[in-house]
Amino acid sequence: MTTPKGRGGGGRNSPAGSRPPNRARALRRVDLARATGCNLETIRYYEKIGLMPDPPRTAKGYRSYDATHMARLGFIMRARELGFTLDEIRSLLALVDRRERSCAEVQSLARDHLSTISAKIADLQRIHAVLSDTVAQCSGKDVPECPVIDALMPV
Amino acid sequence: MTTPKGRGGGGRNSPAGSRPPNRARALRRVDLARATGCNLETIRYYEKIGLMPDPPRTAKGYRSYDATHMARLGFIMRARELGFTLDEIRSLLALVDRRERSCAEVQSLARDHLSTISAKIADLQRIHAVLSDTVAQCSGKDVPECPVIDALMPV
DNA sequence: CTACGCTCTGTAGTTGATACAGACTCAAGA
DNA sequence: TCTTGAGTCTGTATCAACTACAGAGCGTAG
Repeated sequence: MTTPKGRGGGGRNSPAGSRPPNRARALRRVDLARATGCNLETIRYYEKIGLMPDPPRTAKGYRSYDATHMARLGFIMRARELGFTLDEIRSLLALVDRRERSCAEVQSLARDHLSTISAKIADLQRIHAVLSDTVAQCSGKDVPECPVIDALMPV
Repeated sequence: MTTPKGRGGGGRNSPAGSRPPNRARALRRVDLARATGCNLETIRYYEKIGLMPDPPRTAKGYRSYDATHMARLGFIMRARELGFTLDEIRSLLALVDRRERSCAEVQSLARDHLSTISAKIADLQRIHAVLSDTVAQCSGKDVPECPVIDALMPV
């Protein structure tokens, strides 16, 4: 006998945030989504592309998650926030999974990513400079001659 | 009678860059691509989505471009280099097409784009700061404890 | 005449999701 | 007990902005 109302396959779930004092209970997909802030469909997507493992299923085929899934999804989401691509995250997770996450390898991946970010920043700054210089030449009036268009239009 | 060997539907085209002194001759798709640096297939794509007009065709159905197409494609490519989305470019081109390209409207579009760029830069700078702080804590040695992984892994 | 380079079309793949259709399941309330 | 509503399942389509490919046809230099 388990706790009387822990959770089921679905059912009206109480007002919001009133999850019972579940200790390591199985989580539905929506629970995992809410706990992590991840979109519901994205979880399925991450499973499809192998970033998240295929979770165990209930008798009726419902996915059943636990704390390890939550940790992994949390990891993925933080890495995404830092702009790592899914492929980069896949590499990071591989190191985690192999328990061989030597600081050296992780650092190397992170450094690569940092230089990608730096390059993007430099690119955007260049673009910003060019465009704002051009815009600065605009009269801003309702005239048909526009330096921005002229700058974009070749000859 | 036109120039003796201007160009045809196809044929071995001379060594490279030795285009004849064509005056406003029709351009093939590959000529337009080479002249603008645009990818061959991208031209077709821009036509499909209505950014470039459907060009006139030869008797056999080959696309036939002229200087106006080159100018328009050049415009699109410059705007892309400045990070405008195709939708933004569509708006800019609409102003050009209507000949109502009032400086005010163009300036407004450009300013919007500038603030999008600024926001992206700020975002990337924040990300860079967070990640480089974390990486700075790395020993860089071959040990299994990694501050980067720990920072990403929840609890 | 042949070989090669270009043309045409439609379609699929890329990245990172997100959304939808249509059928099903489950638990709580009346 | 039935209804209701929220959640589940699957596969597929959509977005940006391209890029690439297959398989057929065309045109000309050598």
